[in-house]
Amino acid sequence: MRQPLCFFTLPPLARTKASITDLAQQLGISVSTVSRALSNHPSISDATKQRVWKLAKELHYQPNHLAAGLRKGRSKLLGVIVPHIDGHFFTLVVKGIETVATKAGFNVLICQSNEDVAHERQNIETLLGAQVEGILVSLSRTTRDFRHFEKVQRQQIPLVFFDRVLDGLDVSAVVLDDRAGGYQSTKHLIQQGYRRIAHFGGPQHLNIYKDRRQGYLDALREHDLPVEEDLIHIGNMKMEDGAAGIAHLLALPNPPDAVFSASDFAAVGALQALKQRGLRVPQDMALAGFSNETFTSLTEPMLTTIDQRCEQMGQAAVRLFLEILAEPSGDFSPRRVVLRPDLLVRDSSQAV
Amino acid sequence: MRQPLCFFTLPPLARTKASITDLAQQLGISVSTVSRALSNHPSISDATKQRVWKLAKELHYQPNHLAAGLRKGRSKLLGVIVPHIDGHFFTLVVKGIETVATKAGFNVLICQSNEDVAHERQNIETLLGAQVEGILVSLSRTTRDFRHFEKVQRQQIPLVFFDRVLDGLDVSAVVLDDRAGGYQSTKHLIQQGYRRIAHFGGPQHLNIYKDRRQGYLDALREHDLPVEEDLIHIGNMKMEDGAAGIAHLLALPNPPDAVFSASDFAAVGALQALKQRGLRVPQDMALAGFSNETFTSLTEPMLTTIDQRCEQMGQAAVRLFLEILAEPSGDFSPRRVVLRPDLLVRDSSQAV
DNA sequence: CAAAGTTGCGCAAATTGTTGCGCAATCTCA
DNA sequence: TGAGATTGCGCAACAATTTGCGCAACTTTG
Repeated sequence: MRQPLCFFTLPPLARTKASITDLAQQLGISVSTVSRALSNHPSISDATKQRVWKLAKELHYQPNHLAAGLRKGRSKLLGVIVPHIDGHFFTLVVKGIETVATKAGFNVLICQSNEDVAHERQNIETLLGAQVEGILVSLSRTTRDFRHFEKVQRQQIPLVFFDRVLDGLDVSAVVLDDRAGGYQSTKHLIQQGYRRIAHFGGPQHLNIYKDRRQGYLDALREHDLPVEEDLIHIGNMKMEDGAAGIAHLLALPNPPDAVFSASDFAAVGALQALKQRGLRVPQDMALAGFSNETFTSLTEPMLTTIDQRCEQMGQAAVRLFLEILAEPSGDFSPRRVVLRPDLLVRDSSQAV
Repeated sequence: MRQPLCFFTLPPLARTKASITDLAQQLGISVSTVSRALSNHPSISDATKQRVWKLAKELHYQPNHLAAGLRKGRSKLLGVIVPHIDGHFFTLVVKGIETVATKAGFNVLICQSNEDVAHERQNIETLLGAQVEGILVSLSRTTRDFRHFEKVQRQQIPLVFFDRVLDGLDVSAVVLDDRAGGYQSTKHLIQQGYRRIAHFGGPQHLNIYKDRRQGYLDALREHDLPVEEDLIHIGNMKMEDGAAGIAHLLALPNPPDAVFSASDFAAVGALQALKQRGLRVPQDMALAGFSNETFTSLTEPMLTTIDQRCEQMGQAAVRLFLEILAEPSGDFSPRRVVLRPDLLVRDSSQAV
C-alpha cells in the first residue's frame, strides 16, 4: 500500500480522487458532457459514453454523492432512531429497514437514544444536520412529549414512527397490533386452564404497553374472569423488574397461577426468581412473554412468547416513508400500518 | 401540522428551509458575514453575531452539512461494516463506535454484510459513494481475499479492521487477544480436572478462530496433554454446528469429557444436544463458550464464556481511525491494538 | 440547393456554504 | 491633523455536480 507511486506515468494514477472535471479535461470535452455520459443521458453519443466510462474506470472515478445531493437537493440519507440495538427486536427491525432502504438507493444513518429523551433530541439535531430526507423513529421509554419532533415537521421532512408511538398523536406509523397480542397470549393461558393470571406491564404512556395490557383485560373480561389490580405490576420491563414482580406476587395472600409479561426480559427475570425459590414453571406458575427474543427458546423451560414480525416492521416503515416522499408535498395524511402478532406456544405455558 | 401557513407575515415562517443566503438578504449583509458569524469568527462584531444568531433561530436555520462538507472536502461520515448485528457482540461494538464517533462530530453509517463477500463488496461501494472519511470493518466469514479493499486504500481513506482480520495482512486493526482467550479457557478446564478436551472451531482463515484454536493447543501442550485431531471439529459456529459436533464426539470410541467452543452459539447447540441425550453438563461433559452472549447467563447450567470487551473494541477502532486521519497523509504505518479477554467462569465448566 | 429537422455537445447558472484577500471606516498616537 | 494600525465586512473564487438553453454541424426533405 505504501509503495511509491510513479508520478511520471500518465494518467497520474490515483493521486487522490478524480473528479468529473478531471475526466473532462483529460478527454478534452466539457464537464456537462461527462456528467450526462455517466448518467446515460440519451443526447450523448455512444462513442463518447464509451470513452468516458473507460477513463472513469481507469481513474477509479468515484462520483461525489454530496455534490450531487447538494445540486439536486437530495441527500439520499435516511435517519433512524431506536432506543437501543441490544436485543433481538430492534436489531431485526433495523435489518429490515436497511434492506429496503438500500434497494431504494438510500443510505441509513442509525442513532441510539439509549431510552433517553435528551439523547433523542440530540439524535434529531444530528440527523437534521446530516440533511436526511426522512426520519424513522421508535420512541425512547422516557419520551413523553412531542416538541422535539416539531422541528422535523416544520422542515417538511417525512417522519414515520414504528413500534413505539406517543399516544393520541396523528402521525404516520407502523405498529404491531399489541392489543391482539396481549389478548392472544392471555386467552391461551386461560385455555390452558389458568384462572388467576397476573400481568407485568411497562410505562403506560407508550402505546405498546398500554395496548398489551388492554388485550390482557379484554381476554379476562371475555372469559368472565375478575380483574385484580394487585395482579398487575407496572415496571420498566427489565429482568430485575420481572424478579421484583414475582416477589410482589408471591407475597400476596393468594398468589396467581400464571403471568402474562409484556416483555421477554421481565419474563426471564421472573423465571429465574421462581427457580431460585424452588418453584416450577409451568406447574407452580405459568409464564408468557413478548417479543420472541433469542433467549426465549434457550431457557428451561422454553418461554411462550409473541413474535413481532420485526423485519416486516422495518420494511413497512421504509415503504411508508417512500410513499410520503413521493406524495406532492403536504398532501399526505398520516397513515398507519398494523402488523399481526404471532403467538408462539412453548413449554412455559403448557399445563401438564 | 397542516394548518395553513400565513404568507403575509414577515419573515415567511418556514416555507421550507432557510439557507444562509436567506439570512443574509433579510439582514442586509453579505453571505460571508453570516457564515463567519455563525462559526463565531473573531473578525465579526458581537453586535452582528447577535443579529445573525437571532434571525437564524427565528427561521429555524439548519446549516447544510452537505454543502459545508463539499467545500471543505469533509463529509463527517464514518462507515462501518459488520457481518451482522444479530448477536450481542457486534451490537455492543457498534454502540462503542457510535458514542466515540458522535463525540468527534462524526455520523455513523452502518452496513451489514450478512457474512457474505459479495454483500461486503457492495457495502464498500455504498460507503465510498457516500464519501465517508473512513471505514471500520469486521470481515464476513466468507471473505478470503483483499481486492475489494484496495479501492479504499487507493483513495487514501483510513481503513481500520476490528475483531476479524484477514491473516497476514499489514493493516491497522483492533483485535482481541483470541489466543490468550483460548488458552485461558482451556487451561481453566484442565484445572477443573478435565483431561480429554475437545474443540469446536470456525473457519481457519479468520484470525479469531485460528488464534482461539492456537490458544487451545498452547494450553494442552503446556500441560502435556496429547492433541487428538478427532477431538477438533471445525464448523460454522452456529447452533446446529454445535449439535453436530456433539453427535460426532459421542460417536467416538472414547468421547472427551469437555469442550472448548470458539463460539457461544455452538456451545449452546452442544448443550441442547447433550440434554436431549440425557447427558448432564458439566458432570458428563463440561462446556465453555466464547463471546459472552446474553443467553449464556440464562441457560441451565449457565455457560462459562469469554468476555470480549465489545464496547472497548468499538471505541478503540474509532480512536485509531481518528489518529490515522490526523496523521499527515500517507505517513501512518499500520498499527494494532490488542484487547485482553476476560474469562467468565460459570456452572457449565465447574467440576463437582 | 436552401429550409427544416436532428444530433451532439458546450455555456453558464444554480445548489449551499467557506475563505483569502482587500477595502473602507474608525481609532490611536505622535 | 495626518500617518499607521485596527476593525468589520464584502467580493469573488471555490468545491463537484446537474440542467435548461442554445449553438453548431450534419442529415433529411421539398
